[in-house]
Amino acid sequence: MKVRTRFAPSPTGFLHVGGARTALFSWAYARRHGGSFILRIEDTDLERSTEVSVAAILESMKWLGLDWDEGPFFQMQRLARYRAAAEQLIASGNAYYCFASKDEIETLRTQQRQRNEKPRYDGRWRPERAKAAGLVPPADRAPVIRFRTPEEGEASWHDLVKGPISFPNKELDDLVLLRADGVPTYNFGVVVDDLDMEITHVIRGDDHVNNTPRQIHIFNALSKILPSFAHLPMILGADGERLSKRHGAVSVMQYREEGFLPEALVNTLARLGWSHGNEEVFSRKQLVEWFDFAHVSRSPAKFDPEKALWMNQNYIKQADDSVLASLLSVELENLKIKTASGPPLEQVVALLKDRANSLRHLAESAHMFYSYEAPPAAKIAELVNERTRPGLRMLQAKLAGTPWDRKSLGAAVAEVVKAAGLKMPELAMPARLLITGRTQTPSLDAVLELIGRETVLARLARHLQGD
RNA sequence: GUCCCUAUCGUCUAGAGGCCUAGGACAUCGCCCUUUCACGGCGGUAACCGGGGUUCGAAUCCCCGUGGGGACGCCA
Repeated sequence: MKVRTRFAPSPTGFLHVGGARTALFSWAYARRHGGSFILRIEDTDLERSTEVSVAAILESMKWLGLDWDEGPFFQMQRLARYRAAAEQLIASGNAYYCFASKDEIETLRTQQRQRNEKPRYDGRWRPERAKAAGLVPPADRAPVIRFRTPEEGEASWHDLVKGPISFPNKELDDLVLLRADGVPTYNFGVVVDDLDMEITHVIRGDDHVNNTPRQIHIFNALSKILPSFAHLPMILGADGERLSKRHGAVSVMQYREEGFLPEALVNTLARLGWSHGNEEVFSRKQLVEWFDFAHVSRSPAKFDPEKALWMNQNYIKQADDSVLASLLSVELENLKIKTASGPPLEQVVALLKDRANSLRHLAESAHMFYSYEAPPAAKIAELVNERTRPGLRMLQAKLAGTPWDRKSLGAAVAEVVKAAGLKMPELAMPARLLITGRTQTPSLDAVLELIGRETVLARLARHLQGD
């Protein structure tokens, strides 16, 4: 049987890392088994669904490299199908019309809570009960369709990550399948769609474990086919709470904005709740080769932004200079830094990529090669003093005639240090400051080489002029 | 409150009854490299939630506690 998995987000916000991880595993499983990965948008929440969210989700998935084979399908375009399925269930005696008002149900639930009972609909409109109780359908109220959940026995399945799970049916109630306006509820839409789209493996967050027994009953009433289920543990914030906005970056797009490489985020997410021995850094391709449910952990994991950053640094370090350069040029544009007159971006990247954990970070470091921000006077006063100034002057003079390559520049600096009777940092630090505007840069000779003679001398002159 | 799931260093995890003196990674600390910052190298601190079983033997299996997460909507 060909594997078919799906990712079925509701477009009520951006794709966050938890959803992305679910999508990633579902995608990886399909790819691992040469199957199909289907994208379905569950937009039945009319209040909260937005097109902006749909666009954001699609864009996030593309950025992460999670390509889908079918879809996106939209549930709101399949209303007739849900109505037909609901009617089929009524015909087979598995569903019925319920005329209870929302207020009525709310009152019932409140009472149940007060009695410390699990709040549940009591099935009062099940045809035989309604008849026995003499209930008459009110003419002014359109009914919803409810599922007739078995009251005895239990629903169980073998979860691909959690193992055997079973629920007593008496914990369940008769859930709404179709609202009065014909829009299906989540549990119904999912089942009809998973059936129609021939999904073989339902892979989703384990917040849906409790929905699974209800869905199994609907599957059974609608068809003889039941997919396999795999429930992935949740991703939590550092404080152990469910990941949310207040935990900082949670949306996939935010990671892109902060200068993450998609490969790095994918790797980080893959490693959260799944493992392959001691492997930490691996490609999407390797994930696809290795992915299995046996190594998905069963308990929730806390997301560690520090480790994500480390991973990103790793990928930046390994990235091709030209690839990085084109990514960086976008970043620099955003910072309004023009690179036309400076050194080739590729060379700048080669020099700096070892020390950046994000593209944004890299852009900030690259800054000094394309524009100059004069350092604060106090800082200059601290480093350029009676002791170092003569050395700086000597350096200035020396550089005017030094061949402009890193090796010669290194030698020139060393000579000046010796001739001026200074220690290396005593010359290199103030020189850095005057030439780049900062004290933390790569090796001075390499920086000089890239900045170029003309600019270097101009910047030195600017500070060593008047005194 | 009820139900479901779950439990190894601060964090992510390896671990399928003897290979465990519990391994790796991030973070952290120390040392080395060094022209500052990084990178890199070497090393250290640090965990099997508690209690009962089962077994010759348990981090691994079972039970009970406890902790954590989830669910209990005409949200998904």
